[in-house]
Amino acid sequence: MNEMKPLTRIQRKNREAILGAALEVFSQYGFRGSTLDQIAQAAGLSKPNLLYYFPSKDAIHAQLLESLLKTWLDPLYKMDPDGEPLDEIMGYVQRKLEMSRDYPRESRLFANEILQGAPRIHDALTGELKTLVDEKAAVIADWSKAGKIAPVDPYHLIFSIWALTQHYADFDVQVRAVLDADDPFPAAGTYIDTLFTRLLSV
Amino acid sequence: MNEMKPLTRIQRKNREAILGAALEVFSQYGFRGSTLDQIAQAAGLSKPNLLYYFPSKDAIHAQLLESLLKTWLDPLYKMDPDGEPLDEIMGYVQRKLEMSRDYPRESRLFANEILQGAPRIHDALTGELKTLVDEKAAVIADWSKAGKIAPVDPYHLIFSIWALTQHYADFDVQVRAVLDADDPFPAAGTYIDTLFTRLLSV
DNA sequence: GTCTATAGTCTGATAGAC
DNA sequence: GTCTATCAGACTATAGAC
Repeated sequence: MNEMKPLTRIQRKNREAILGAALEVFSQYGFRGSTLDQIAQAAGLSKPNLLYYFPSKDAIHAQLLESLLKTWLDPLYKMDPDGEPLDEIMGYVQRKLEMSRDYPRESRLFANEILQGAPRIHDALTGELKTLVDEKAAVIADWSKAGKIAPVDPYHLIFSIWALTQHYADFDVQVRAVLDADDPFPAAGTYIDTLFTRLLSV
Repeated sequence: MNEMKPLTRIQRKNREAILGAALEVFSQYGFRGSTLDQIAQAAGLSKPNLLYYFPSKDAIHAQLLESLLKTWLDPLYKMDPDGEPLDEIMGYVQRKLEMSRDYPRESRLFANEILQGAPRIHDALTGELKTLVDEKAAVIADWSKAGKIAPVDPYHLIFSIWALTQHYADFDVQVRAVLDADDPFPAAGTYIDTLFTRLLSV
């Protein structure tokens, strides 16, 4: 069972085209608001051909979310309990902002899923995500108690890092409408850096 | 033309029921992902009866967005250029957080619209919103130059206030999944207050 | 004003030729 | 593997009885 037949070159290429197109569409309109027609057109395939590579609309979406989760947790996972506290937190902030800059569609896919009540990833939120956050929050709390960083609620610190960095991906349209500048990220990076440095410096 | 006939009591009641139900549904699934069936059921009306009160699905959504915009800009509008700078900014932060707590569905409706590329409110973003933000950013820049608050990028300060406060409405499901506490807002208020006080104090 | 019935379109998924 | 043709159900909106 689960024979793991290797995919041919063309199979891999088409699967990737489909997933890329699906990411584009799902991240904008959410699961219910997206159609196979949109995805097929974006992928340059016919609708039945799409369903040759994936059994259903659900399966495509599930595949995207599954691949996303690892990438999503990685920046926090990399925060080293044995590193220099302020550097570790600021490094996390920077990695997270880079993700918003380089993978905005993934951020919006996630945002859409949460907005809709997280029906497909609620278990991952209370499971893997909560476990990781609890672990890292404990580390941050220790740093606080040891006087390495200012006293701070570690959970809300993490939430604020998520909120600030993801905002530049999820609300990109609004940010650009207000700024009418081309790339908001350089200035955003400087601002966010100052914000957290001031908050955490002892 | 535009006779402005006063609505009967029952008309007003039904229109309100429809708009409330539509807010509930649209804020979760976005425009495309929502159906008149869902809205009609939530409002306790039949689908054709819904379309007796509003000409189309589009019209209901447009009405919601229009009512929202005033409410949405009001907290920033109230920031007084002649007040005490730090108090004015912290007051804005608090009003915005109260909006996330008291009107989370409105926040999610807005988030959904932005995520989808703001097709129906892009003009408002580059128009009314940008105008207001430009005006208030200039005020904040003056406060900075006068040494009343620390030097800060006024635009990204405003973005960060939006991001932080709206996060507790838009990502409510995730916040509660991680915290397993009942009401995140008291602690969030304390944290956010500290964050901006530290950033802006001279 | 509210209902049932239904028109006309879209959507997810399948059948079967090539 | 990819296509055309198509089905069954869901969708927005309208017609018309009451």
